[in-house]
Amino acid sequence: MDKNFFDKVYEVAEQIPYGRVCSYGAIANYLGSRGSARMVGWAMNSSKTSSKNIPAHRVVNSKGLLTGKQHFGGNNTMAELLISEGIKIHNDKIEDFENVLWDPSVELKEY
DNA sequence: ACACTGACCATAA
DNA sequence: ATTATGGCCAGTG
Repeated sequence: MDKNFFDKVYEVAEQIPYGRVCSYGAIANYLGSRGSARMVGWAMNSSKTSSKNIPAHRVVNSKGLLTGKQHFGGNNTMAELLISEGIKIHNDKIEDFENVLWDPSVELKEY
């Protein structure tokens, strides 16, 4: 289809369920390339200008670390949002990361 | 049209 | 253990 990496990232990000998180690499891997993990973050940056409501705070890096928290407004907004959703954060890092990790390649299996 | 950058990840030295 | 580099795609200068 006419969907590029960007659009796919948006769709996956929107499908992240409540109380769950997703990693850039997981999305990239689901799309078929781990290298495009950088683009996932780029899409999140554009998500602010996007018409969609992208829960970018639910997207973290492979280590469950809130790498993009600085892009949420410069404060720990991202961590507080995740905590508000029931996800436990400690020192900008997700606890039980694997327990709350929502992997599209596992949950969505195929697209 | 070319070069660099960007919220990453994995491997090599 | 840490540092460097390759890889991928799109956007911007």
